[in-house]
Amino acid sequence: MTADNLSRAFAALADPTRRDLVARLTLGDATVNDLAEPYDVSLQAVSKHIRVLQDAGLVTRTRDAQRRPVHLEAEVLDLMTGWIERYRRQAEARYRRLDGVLTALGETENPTQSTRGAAS
Amino acid sequence: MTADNLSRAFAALADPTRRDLVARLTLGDATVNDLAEPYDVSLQAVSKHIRVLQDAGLVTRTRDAQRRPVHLEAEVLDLMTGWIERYRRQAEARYRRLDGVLTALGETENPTQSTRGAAS
DNA sequence: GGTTTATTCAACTCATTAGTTGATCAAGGA
DNA sequence: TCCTTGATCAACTAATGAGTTGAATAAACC
Repeated sequence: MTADNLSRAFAALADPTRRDLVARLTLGDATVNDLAEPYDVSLQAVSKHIRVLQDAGLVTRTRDAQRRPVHLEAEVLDLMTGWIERYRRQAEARYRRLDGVLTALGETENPTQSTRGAAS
Repeated sequence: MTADNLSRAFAALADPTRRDLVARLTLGDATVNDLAEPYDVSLQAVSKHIRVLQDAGLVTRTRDAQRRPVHLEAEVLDLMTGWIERYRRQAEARYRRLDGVLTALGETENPTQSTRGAAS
């Protein structure tokens, strides 16, 4: 466990099977057996996927007799969109400023970063 | 290249160094040398990180003499938030329905998925 | 108590990834 | 033309990840 929360969350959703598990869990809690059914891999493999999602904070487990239902936790999804949207907005704001500069002409607006590519 | 766009994008942002590169690129285009400067790894390592971002469609390269400025492409970020928000909303909608069911009592609302954990 | 069901653990393989160093290439500047 | 700069390629190592099978655990069920 060397990676931070955000890293684990992105890594977890980098796998199509795990994204599908998350998608299905939005429809309701489910057991490992339920979840494993549609896939062409072993139960153990799905169990490991769920463990990865759990370590990323994307799901939690409860207990119901010998079953351990998986429950989706949406907070980490918010954390991820939070990160992405922050820089998405920052990039957009910069494009707008750059537009202004190009309209007004001849001003360097960020001396610590190269703007050669964008300015050319 | 077996993974789809979304998988590559999530995998790309699973690395803290690459997230930092993306964050810095929101401030403007930059060369590999510029980008590599703050990190304690070789130039080649940063070059590889940029290649991963490029394969994920998160950045593009232009040409300026012997430099190859890196430019952030925000579209894939939108694709990612699109995926996350879709299921975020779906989960939220289900919670609201479930609230209604619990208030009204005694109805199974999704027979294909186990609801044991949530209903208990 | 013995069996079935649900799930995990352990040990292993195979592929991928992040990092390294050294060599190479491509474009300008002297 | 030669040298410098900017960046990539090639080959390698060490660590991680996804999958496998077989054994173990734990809670019902009979």
